[in-house]
Amino acid sequence: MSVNGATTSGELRAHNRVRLLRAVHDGGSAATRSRLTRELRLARGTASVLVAGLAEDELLHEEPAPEHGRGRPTQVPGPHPRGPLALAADVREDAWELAACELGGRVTVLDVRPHDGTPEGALVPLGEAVAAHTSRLGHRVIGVGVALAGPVRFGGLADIAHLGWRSVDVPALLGLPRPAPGAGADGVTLGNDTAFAALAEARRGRLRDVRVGLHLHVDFDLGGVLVVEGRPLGGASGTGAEFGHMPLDASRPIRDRPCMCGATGCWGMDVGANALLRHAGLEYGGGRGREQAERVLATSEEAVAACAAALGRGIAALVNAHDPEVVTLSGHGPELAERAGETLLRACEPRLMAIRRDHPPRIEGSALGWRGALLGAMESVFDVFLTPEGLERWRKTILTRVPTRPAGEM
Amino acid sequence: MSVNGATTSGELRAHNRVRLLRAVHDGGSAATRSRLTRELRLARGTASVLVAGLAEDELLHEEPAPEHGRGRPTQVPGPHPRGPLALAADVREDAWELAACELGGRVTVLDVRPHDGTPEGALVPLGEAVAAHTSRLGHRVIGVGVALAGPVRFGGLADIAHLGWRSVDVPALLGLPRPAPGAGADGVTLGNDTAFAALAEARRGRLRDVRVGLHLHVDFDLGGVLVVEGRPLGGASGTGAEFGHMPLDASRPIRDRPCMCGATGCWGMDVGANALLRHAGLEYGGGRGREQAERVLATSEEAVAACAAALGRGIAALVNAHDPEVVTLSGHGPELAERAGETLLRACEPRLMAIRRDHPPRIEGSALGWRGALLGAMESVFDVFLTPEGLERWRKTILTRVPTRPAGEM
DNA sequence: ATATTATGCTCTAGCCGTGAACAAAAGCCT
DNA sequence: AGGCTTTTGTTCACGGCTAGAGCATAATAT
Repeated sequence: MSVNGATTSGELRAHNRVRLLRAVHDGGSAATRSRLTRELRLARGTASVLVAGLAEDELLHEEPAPEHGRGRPTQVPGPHPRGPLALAADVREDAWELAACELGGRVTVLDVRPHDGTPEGALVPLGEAVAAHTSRLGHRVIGVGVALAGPVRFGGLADIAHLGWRSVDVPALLGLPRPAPGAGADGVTLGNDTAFAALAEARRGRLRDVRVGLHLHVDFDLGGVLVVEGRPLGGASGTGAEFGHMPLDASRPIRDRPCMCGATGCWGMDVGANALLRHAGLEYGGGRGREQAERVLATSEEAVAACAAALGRGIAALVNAHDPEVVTLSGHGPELAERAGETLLRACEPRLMAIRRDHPPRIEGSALGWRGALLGAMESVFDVFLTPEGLERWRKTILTRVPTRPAGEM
Repeated sequence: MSVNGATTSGELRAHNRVRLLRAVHDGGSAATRSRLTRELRLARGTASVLVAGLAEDELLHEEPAPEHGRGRPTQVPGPHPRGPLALAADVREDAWELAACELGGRVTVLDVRPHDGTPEGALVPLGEAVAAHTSRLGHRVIGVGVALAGPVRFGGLADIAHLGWRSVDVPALLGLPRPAPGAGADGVTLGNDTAFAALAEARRGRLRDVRVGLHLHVDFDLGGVLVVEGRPLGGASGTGAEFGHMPLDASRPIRDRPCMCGATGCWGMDVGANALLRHAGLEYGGGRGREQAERVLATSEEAVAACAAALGRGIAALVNAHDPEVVTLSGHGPELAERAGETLLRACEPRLMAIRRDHPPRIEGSALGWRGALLGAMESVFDVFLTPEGLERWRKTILTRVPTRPAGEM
C-alpha cells in the first residue's frame, strides 16, 4: 500500500505493474480487465502490455469473464496457477491454523492444531508444518505471516502477558529467518492478531475505503488499533495496537488492580473472555476456558452487560480522542454488541464530547469474523510482495527457473 | 507530503518538481543544489532542467553558496523574490498573530493583536487584516492557514469548549472561502493548534524523521495527537487531536466531574493553565488569567507537581497504547517537565506496560516553543501548494501575469 | 444477416530521465 | 603565477514509457 511514487521513467513500469496487481488482489480477482483499465486510468494499450508482462512472469492468468455486456467480452485477471502463494498462520491461545493464500485472497486451510499454550508447544509444530508445506510448494511461497495473541517487537520477540510469554523468540522457535525492521524482509511478517484483524478489515471488510477507523478485537483480552488510510498503526517498535492497556474509566473493582501487562487498571481487564469468566465467578487466565467463556457469553445476562458497558465506556474515550468514522469489532465483540447493544450504547453516548454526539461513529461487527487475523497475516505478506522490489525478486526466480524461452517461440 | 506516485511519463516531471521544491522547503532553503541532487537521486542533467523550470515559474531563485569546497562552487536554491507566500495565523484565547511565510519557512510577523475571546472580537479583525495583506501582496498569497485553540470540523465550524465557542462559522467570520473536506481547497486551512504544533514539530522540530511520535500541547487546556510519518492524525471529520478528552486515570477530585466538552473526568482537566489556576485556588475558565497561571507555574511547587503528575500518568497510558518513539511537549509543557521532571517520570513509569519499560520513549520539549502552531499553519498551506495540482495552478497565474516572453528572447 | 458496441492489439508520437562528454569555476601544488 | 585536480553545471543522443489513434475482434441487438 502507499507505494511511493516513481521517480524515473524506468520505475514507472514497475510502479504500474504493482498498481495493477494490487488492484487485482484487492478486488478479490473479480474485476474485469476493462474495469481495471478504467479505474486505474490506464490507456487500453498500456493495460495490454502490463497484463501480458505479468502473465509471462506467472503472476496473472486471464480467464473469460462469466457475464457479458454488449460488446466484445472482456477477461478477468486472476492468480496464475503457478503463481505466488502466501502462507498465513493464526496462533491463538489454545490452537493454531495454517493456510495457503493465492493472489486475490483465496484461502486454502492446510492445517489446524490445538496446543498447550507454551511457546514451544505452540510454535515448534507450526514451524515444522510451515517447513513441510514450503518445501512442497517450492518457489511459489513468497512469505509467511504469523498472527499472535499479543505484541511482537520488530526483532520477532513476542510478549503475551496473559499466557506468560516473555520475550519469546518466535522466529527461532519457528525456524524462520528473523524479519527486518520496518516491513518483514524475506517475506516473514509477525504481528499482533488485533493489528492483523484490523488490516484485513481495512482491505476486505467494513473498514474498506474508510480514512480513519478504530478496530477492537475481543478475545481472551482486548486489543485495539487505529486504522488510517488502510493501514493499522503499528507503533515505533511494532507493538502498537494495545489500546486495551489504557486505564479508560475502569470499573471500580478494576481501577487499582494490577494488570498482567505490568500497568494498573487496564481497560482490557474489563472486556473479553477473561472478564466474562471473572464476572461469572469462574477461574480464568492462561488462555484456558474458551468453552466456559462462550457459555457465559450465551447465558449470563449480567456478565455480558458488564463487559458491554466497559466496552462502551472505552469506545467513547477513544472516539473522543481519535474521531474515527467507524468502529469495528471482531472476536467476541460482535456477539457482545448483539446481546447487549443497548447497554453498550448507553455506556458510550454520555461519555462522548458534545461535538461527537451529533455524528457518532457507526459501531459495527467485523465482516470477517474470526478469520480476520489469518487474512491480515496474508495481507501483510502480500504487502511486502506487491512492491517493485518484491515483484523484481519474483521475476528473477522465474527467470532462473525457466532460463530460456522454448526454441520455436517468437 | 506523501505525494503519491506518478503514473504517466507526463506526471513524472510534475512529481519531481514537487519533490525538489519540497526538499528546498523542508531544508529551510539551506541545502545546496548539488546536495539536493544527490539526496533526491537525480541525474545532474535532470536537476538542471528542473531548477531552470522552477526558476522560470518564479518559484525558485538560486544564489551562490556562501561556503565553497574544492571544485566548482554550487548554488543554493531559495525562495523567489516574487515567489509564493503563505499567510499563517495563530488565534489563541486572548490574542492572535498573523505572519507571512516564504517557501523555506522564513516568517515575517505582520500583526499581533489581543482580543476579547468572543468569536466576533477575535475573528473579524483578523479577517480584515488578512484581506488587507492579501490585496497588498496580490497573487503571491497562495493560501491562509489559521490555528485555533480547539477542534475545527472540515466545514470550518469551530468548537472551543473552554471559551464557549459552539459551532462558530470561522470562514464566514473571517470572510474567507470555506475549505473543502480533505485538505483545504483554495488554500484556506483551518485547524487545531495542537495538530498544527505537531505538524510543525514533525517538519522542523523534534519529530523530524520520527515514524511514530506523540505530541502534547499544554495551554489553557491540553491537546494531544499522534504524529505518524510526518503527519498528525486528523480524524474522520478533522477533529482528532483531542487526547485531552479521554478519562486517563484522572486524579480523584476530577474523576467524576463533568468537563466543559460534555464528557466526564477528562485528562485535560488536570493539565494546563486552567488546572494550575484551580490548584492555586484561583478563578479559571474563559481564556482569562494567562499571567496568573504563569505566576503559579513559576512559584507554586505543589500546583506544578500535581499537573506534572497528571501529565505523566496520561503519557504512560498513551505510550502503552501507541508505542511512540518520542513524546514532545509544547506550550507550557516544557516548563512543566523542567520544573517537575522527576514527578512526571515517577508518575509515568510505574504505569507503563512491562515491555515498554525497557525502552521508554524520550520525553522532550518542543524545538519551536510557542511558535509551533503558527508554523504548523504555514506548513498546512504549503502542504496544499506543494503538490502537482498546486504548482500547476501557480504556473497558470504566472503565465497570465506575464502572457508572452519578451520579444528578443529565444 | 447486418449493425452496433465494447474490448483487445499494434504502432507511432511525444515526453522524460539517464549518463557521458564537455565546459566552467573554484582550490591546490609546485 | 601557472598548471593540475576536483566538483559542479550544461548539453545532447539514447532508450524506455504511456497516450492515443486506428484497426481487428467478438459478442449482442435489430
